[in-house]
Amino acid sequence: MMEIEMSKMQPSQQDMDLIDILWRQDVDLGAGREVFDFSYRQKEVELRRRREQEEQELQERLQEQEKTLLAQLQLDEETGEFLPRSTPLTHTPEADGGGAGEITQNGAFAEQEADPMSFDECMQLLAETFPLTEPAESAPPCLNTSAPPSTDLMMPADVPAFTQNPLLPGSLDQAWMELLSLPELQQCLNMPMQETLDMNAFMKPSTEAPTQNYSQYLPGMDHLGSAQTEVCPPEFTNTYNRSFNTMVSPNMNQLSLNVPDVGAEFGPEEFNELFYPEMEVKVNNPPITSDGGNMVGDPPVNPIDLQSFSPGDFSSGKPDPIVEFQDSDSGLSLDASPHMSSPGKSITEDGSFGFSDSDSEEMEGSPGSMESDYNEIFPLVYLNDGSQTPLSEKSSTEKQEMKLKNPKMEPAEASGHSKPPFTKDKLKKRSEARLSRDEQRAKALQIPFTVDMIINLPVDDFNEMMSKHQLNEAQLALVRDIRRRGKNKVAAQNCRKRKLENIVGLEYELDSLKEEKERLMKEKSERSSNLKEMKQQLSTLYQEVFGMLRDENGKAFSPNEFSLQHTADGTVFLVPRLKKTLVKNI
DNA sequence: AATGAATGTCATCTG
DNA sequence: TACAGATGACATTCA
Repeated sequence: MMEIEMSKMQPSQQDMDLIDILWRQDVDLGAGREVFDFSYRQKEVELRRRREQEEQELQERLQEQEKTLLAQLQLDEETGEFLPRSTPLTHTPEADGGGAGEITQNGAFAEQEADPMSFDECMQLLAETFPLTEPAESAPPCLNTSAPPSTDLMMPADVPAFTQNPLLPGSLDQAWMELLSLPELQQCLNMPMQETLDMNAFMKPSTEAPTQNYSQYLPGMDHLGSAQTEVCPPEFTNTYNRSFNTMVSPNMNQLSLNVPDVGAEFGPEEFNELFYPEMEVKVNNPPITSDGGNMVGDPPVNPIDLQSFSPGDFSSGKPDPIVEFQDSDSGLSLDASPHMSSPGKSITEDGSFGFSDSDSEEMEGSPGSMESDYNEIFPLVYLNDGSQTPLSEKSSTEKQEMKLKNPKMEPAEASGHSKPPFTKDKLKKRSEARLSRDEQRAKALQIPFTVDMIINLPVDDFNEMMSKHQLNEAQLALVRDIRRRGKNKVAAQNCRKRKLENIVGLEYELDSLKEEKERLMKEKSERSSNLKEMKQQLSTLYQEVFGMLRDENGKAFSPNEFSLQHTADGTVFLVPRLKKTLVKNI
């Protein structure tokens, strides 16, 4: 490039030939000649700046309009409609502030985002710095969707606020790696990307993009759409879909990056996506869950979940338990996997929501662990969920506030671990969460009893308790499973305890028997030696007695011809051996 | 990465 | 026959 520009200053035929050769090489690589046209680039940069300024002004106006609308409207919890507000909006500042905070998840940047003007300043700063690196990346011929997400492109060196962010470009790849290392996320990323890709590609060129994008910075009013007073489900879902799409695939950022007109496309959302893809993963998910404790943690929010969170759900005064279950249980929505991710399918389309053992286990496996992960990531969500407040009793405002507040807790926790996500603490927390897996299930289905009650109550009390509450089929099945599992868990523990006790008892018995055996062997040996000694004494006595005996001639008896025998009464006889045999023979 | 202990869960048996 | 408990077998988690 430098060579080319030098050539422009002193163009000679040779230089022009060289330029031509180089240009042809670049054309082969996909670059157009205008890339190297300095004046062309200058014009383009100026045009882009003007466009960006116009965009900023438009966005400011839209923001003002939305703020005004939000101040005037109030979401009807039952109908999901936005009605004129009778009382002043009290949570708006918090919601707005929380929205900014949740998106940024970074102290330094949060402050900037909290102030719209700061954001504009950022945009301005970006607009000023962007051209420095933009030509090679943004020029039309360079459109390359296969290129890896380049964060350096979006990180001018003169933006200290960004470079100081530990989550940003310097460690962005690392953060992505850590994110992708999550088995749950990996599983979730298995969902077909084509749909989201298509959807995103379709929505990107939309002229409404700026307004939709901007709504992301105003979570409290993102459901308002752009400047309309009525709820606009498509926009609502699109907003989340877009966030989700970008969060799922970093390459999506690249798609939008390489759009020829960077100035027009580089809206706030792109800005956000580029700098905080990871954060959106964590930020955008919790709001999607109607029951924070369970859905929380599931990075992959498939379109169904998004659809289920559309204003249509708000309009239902009595939440369908089925929907509630689907919505509240991360396991199901996650296990729904690819085929369920089609936005065209309704939540209950498969029709099988029964909470049988197998179902509960299916939704268990990985999703269970996801719940645990979510509990780790958003402890407050779990705590809030732990209140067991029925979903229907929670106003959408509360939910939205939960959306806003819960993600905010994440940075605090993340700040403690510069290199999460898998640490010993997490594993420990996970193990703790695993202990109450059934509790999580119970909360997911809004079971109005504690697991302890379900498990430990006597049969009569249990039946009485069950009869006092109207539970749907899924809830009943879950309660039965929880009781069965709980009982069996205790039984298994007792069984193992007994088995160990038996083993210990048998080992003790074995030791006793060994000792007795030793004692008996010792006794046997002693008696054997005693017997031997007695035999020896008997033999000595025999010889002594036999040697004292004399016949009539005073002659000693031959031991070969006679032997001594005694009877029971102690009488001793001298018996001739031959005679003896003869006598016996006789 | 391999391995064993601890634990949870299910299927089946038993009283 | 229904049911709770006991237990073997397998899976999962964790150190």
